[in-house]
Amino acid sequence: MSSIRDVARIAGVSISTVSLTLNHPERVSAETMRKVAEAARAVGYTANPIAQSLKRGKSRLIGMVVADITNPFFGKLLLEVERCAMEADYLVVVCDTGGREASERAILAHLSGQLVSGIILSPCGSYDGPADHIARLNMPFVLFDHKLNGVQSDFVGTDNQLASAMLTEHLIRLGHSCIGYIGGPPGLHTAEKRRQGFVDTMLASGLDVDPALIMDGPYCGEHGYEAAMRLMTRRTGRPTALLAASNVMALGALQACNDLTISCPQEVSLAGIDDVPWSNLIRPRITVAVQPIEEMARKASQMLMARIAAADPATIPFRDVILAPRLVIRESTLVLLKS
Amino acid sequence: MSSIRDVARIAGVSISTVSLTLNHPERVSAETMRKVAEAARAVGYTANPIAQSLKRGKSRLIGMVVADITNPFFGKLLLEVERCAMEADYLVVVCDTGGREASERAILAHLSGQLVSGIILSPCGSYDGPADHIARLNMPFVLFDHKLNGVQSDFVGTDNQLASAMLTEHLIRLGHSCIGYIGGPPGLHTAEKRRQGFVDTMLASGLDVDPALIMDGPYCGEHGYEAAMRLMTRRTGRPTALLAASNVMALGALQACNDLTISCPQEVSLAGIDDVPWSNLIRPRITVAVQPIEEMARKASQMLMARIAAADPATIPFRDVILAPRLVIRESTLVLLKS
DNA sequence: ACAGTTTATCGAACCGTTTCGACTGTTCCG
DNA sequence: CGGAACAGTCGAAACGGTTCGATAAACTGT
Repeated sequence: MSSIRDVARIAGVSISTVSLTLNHPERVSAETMRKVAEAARAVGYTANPIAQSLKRGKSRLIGMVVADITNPFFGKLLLEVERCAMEADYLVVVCDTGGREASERAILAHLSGQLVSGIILSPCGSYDGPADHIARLNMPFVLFDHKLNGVQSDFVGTDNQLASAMLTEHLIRLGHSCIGYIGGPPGLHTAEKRRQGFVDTMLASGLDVDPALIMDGPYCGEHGYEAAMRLMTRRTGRPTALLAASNVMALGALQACNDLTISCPQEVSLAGIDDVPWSNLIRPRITVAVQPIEEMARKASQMLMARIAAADPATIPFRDVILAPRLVIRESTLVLLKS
Repeated sequence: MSSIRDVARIAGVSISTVSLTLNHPERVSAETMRKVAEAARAVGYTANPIAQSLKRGKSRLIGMVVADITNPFFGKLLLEVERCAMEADYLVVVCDTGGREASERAILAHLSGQLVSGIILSPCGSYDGPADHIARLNMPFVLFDHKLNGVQSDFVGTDNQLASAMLTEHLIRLGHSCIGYIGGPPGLHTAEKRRQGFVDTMLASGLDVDPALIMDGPYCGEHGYEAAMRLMTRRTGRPTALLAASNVMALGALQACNDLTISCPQEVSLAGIDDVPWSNLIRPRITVAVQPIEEMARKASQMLMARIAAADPATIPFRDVILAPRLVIRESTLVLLKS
């Protein structure tokens, strides 16, 4: 690889002039400009980003830390973040915590080891839990999807409460009053908000909420399956509708219904939060509240980039960007048939 | 951040001794060892990876370049590669080419500029096409999934020909003789092999292959949909079975059948290469040849790491690792009913 | 014509490491 | 007992850039 020295030699100017030409073109004469440009082209010069990083104290890398990269939600996030980063000449380092807080700690330590200049983080710890390792992350970062209580930061997420409220309202208007709720892990920001949206909407409609019909657990297909199994095998008060707080849990629930030969939507309506890929191929197609993931990703990237670019990142006030989900009604929800 | 200077000062030794202690402990005395370790702990020293990269000419980063990261096949690849990398204290930079060769070029240039020490690349160019930008990549890399003709390198992939041969054999044994083949882009390594597996198996069974029943095109759901539409709306010689060369094309084909209210598997059998996530929730569940993605990922990582670690990477002979797919028979394929 | 200002360029220091060759002081062996 | 071999440590030169302060030349206005 050719270095700035080669360019300087060929152009017949000093090294500093070459650097000046490349970084502050307005401060050199037209003649020098031309000579340097020509020499650079002649030797095929491109500045070494590592050397620049060393001098400037930060790299052109941003980190993205998520709980499960095989989840298409995060897949799309990555796709869009990477596109934005690429445009700004950044590269994206992806790390998967597997939802384990210990991994998260290790990974963040690793990333902040001077390597990346900013991080998009979808944390796996609970809303109120200790988050010291995040709070004292000494670099720009934006929290994604899950907000954290004790952490001052930018945040991009969906209006989770609205998402479940929309779906609950939809089910209620179809005549359902006995609705089973398959929720996420207690303590997690999104899980709490989603449960709250469900409960509030039920109460606001004058329906009461049976705690036995609320099944919290991890955001995974197995939990969805198990929770639906428990709910749909109740002797008395079997729900006529199920609301799952995540896409994979909804799929798990559907599988449970299939295995019990309880037909959806005839015998039970099913709705979930967040879409699944090829959702139009899974029968019945599931009614969902979809998160505007592309827009969320773009927002998060922009906010991170802005903070990175800022002379003094600390001066930018922290912002919460909460985007509204979209209700997509499909065949898995049906008017309750009087029996 | 504390630098090596601080450690040297506190430990009362020279900078070079500190560096020596950290990188070649066997070459310093026990006493020095102790002093340096203590000083390092006292100031919380960790070596600056950027400076190391600059000096060593390579970083502790590996690149992974794929055509579509939202494809769960690559999602799983990433997950496993990242795990292997993390173990060896490497970080993974992920780039998505979107299947565009121009992007691929730009990204590879970008990555080698950032001094990644190695790349796992699933190229999007055709098997025989020009691949100069890859061939002259001046660093360890392993090709994944798609082999390239003019490029000397390690390669990890599935036995694509076997995959389609297995499925074709399965369909033939069920009594099908008129099979529509939905293939990938001509020229692409995997697409060619898969088509060949189909054609060879047909011929070997004494069946003839009607070129009109072979539909090549991009590896995407839309192509699967369109190809199935064309095949299933034929006036004469409508296929009794469809074989799709990729998971998303199989889903597209299924959707087409659904839209035509041609029931699968009663009226047409369907099989595809590579599994889809939550495959047990899509009805009918599709018969597939699954690629052992975790094992492929692990192999690729190991080979890359070995080459990176080698004193002289060029001396390691290039290897092709071809893993066998597994046939998973589900409900989408059925014995041909005589009409 | 001269001090004062502006403009264009340069040398040198620096970012935080690694590494090579040189310099000590011991130990070994004939 | 003297020189060779060796272990342990160090200074200095890289790696490839950026940037500050100095310098010289070219302009201002009076």
